[in-house]
Amino acid sequence: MKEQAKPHCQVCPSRMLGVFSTLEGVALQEFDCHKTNNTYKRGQIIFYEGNRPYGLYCLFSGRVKLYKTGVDGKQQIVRIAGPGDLLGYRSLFSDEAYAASAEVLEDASICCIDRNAFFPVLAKNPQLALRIIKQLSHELRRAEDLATSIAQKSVRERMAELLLMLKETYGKETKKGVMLDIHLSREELAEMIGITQETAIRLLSEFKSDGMIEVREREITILDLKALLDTARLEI
Amino acid sequence: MKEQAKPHCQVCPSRMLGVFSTLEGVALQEFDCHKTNNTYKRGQIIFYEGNRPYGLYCLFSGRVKLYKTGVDGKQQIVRIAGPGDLLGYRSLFSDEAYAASAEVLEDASICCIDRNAFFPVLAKNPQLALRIIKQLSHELRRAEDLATSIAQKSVRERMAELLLMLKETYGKETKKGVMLDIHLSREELAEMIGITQETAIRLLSEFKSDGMIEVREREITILDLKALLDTARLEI
DNA sequence: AAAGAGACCTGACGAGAATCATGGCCTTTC
DNA sequence: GAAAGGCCATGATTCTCGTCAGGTCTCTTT
Repeated sequence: MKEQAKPHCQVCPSRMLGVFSTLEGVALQEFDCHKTNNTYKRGQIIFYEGNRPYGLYCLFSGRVKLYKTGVDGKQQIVRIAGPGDLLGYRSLFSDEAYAASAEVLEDASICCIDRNAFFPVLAKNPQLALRIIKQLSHELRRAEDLATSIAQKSVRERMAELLLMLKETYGKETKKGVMLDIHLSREELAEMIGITQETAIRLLSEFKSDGMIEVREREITILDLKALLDTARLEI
Repeated sequence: MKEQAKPHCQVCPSRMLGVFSTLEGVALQEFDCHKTNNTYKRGQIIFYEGNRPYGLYCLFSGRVKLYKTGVDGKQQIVRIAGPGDLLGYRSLFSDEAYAASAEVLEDASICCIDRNAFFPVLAKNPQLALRIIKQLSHELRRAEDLATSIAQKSVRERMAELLLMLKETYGKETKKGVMLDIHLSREELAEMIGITQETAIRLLSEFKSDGMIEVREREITILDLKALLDTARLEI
């Protein structure tokens, strides 16, 4: 973690990607005056489950995984955040300890806005509140879908579903197919859908020999989208 | 479903239990003018997954389960709503189809506020928005906990956890122990934690012969709280 | 009274996925 | 340059839990 010159919210390109996109002048200056900015390297922890929030993290660049730790130390990834996303806002609202830990997946630059600066801005911007509500609704839906999926589907179906979900956010069209522009370890993939690392490896091998995907190191390319959709048994 | 005389929001005792507790005069009159009230019997469906929302359901009395249906028809209960709770607000905010179906567990009286009446009130009440945000944050946390629990814990642990969770909301102290004042079928219990009806029955029998609970029909009483906590391996 | 439906219960069986174990490869470290 | 550690891969083994099948009991219907 290294503190550095703060970028200005007013001209922040990442801001347009998140819930702060509609904010203007005064509010942004307020943020600028009460924030710090740090850079983090892969593997660094931003906060731990159980800690108390003292500010709002706003991701400028990089990627971060949020995960819960079970009783036996097993991790469950609940979300992957990218530029423009907020971290830890839920705990801030409900004034509870963090329900998940945040770890950097790809080197990141993150602002931390003081909680005392944030709430007044929220109170004066009904549009912002609505955007946050919308965002939360979306995440809630995703979380419930995940629970249902883990409860009802086989590991094979879940892995196919996961690749398709990653495609939505990180898919890049290439000549061969859609490349997933995010580099997760086999274990991290496993932790997103509640399976073991070994099973994840076996499934990727199966998918590969079935010709559905191509795997090079941690780069996965979807070759046969239709087959993958069938495997996932997604109803859309 | 039977339409009847509308109760007034102003004097609604259930209102104080939910997110509308801080609303006053004008807003409540606005709701009164643009709502309908219906009574439903156990088993009736209020809305189906996939339907489009045209209003906001506000539970006056009774209980409702919200569930998702998997590809093979298996149900996953994601929430149980009681007096003061809102139904279908997430879909309203994100302007999507309902992500779950709502079915009445115990005879209910439910108001439906027109969506066009609701949004202006929300825009004028930052406090209301904050309450909704808080509520959503709480539900999101619950959903992620559920996913983690299903992914990592054994069926036995999950069942113990479920009983403890039901205790939080529906527990009533009695001479013997804490009685769960909600009557769910074995199948419904199973659907809350992603197990089969048979397994749920077996687990309840086990818990009973272990002396942790007493079961009479659908009424469950927790006799040995400590043992149940151990079984759930909850870290609190 | 018979018949049917629905909730609850129990036993046998087996598939699916976790667990355990081992080895290879690559990078880092001293 | 050897040792150590992390990630990936694969085989062997174990065991949890779902599936199937049958049975009782109660309540409703005819």
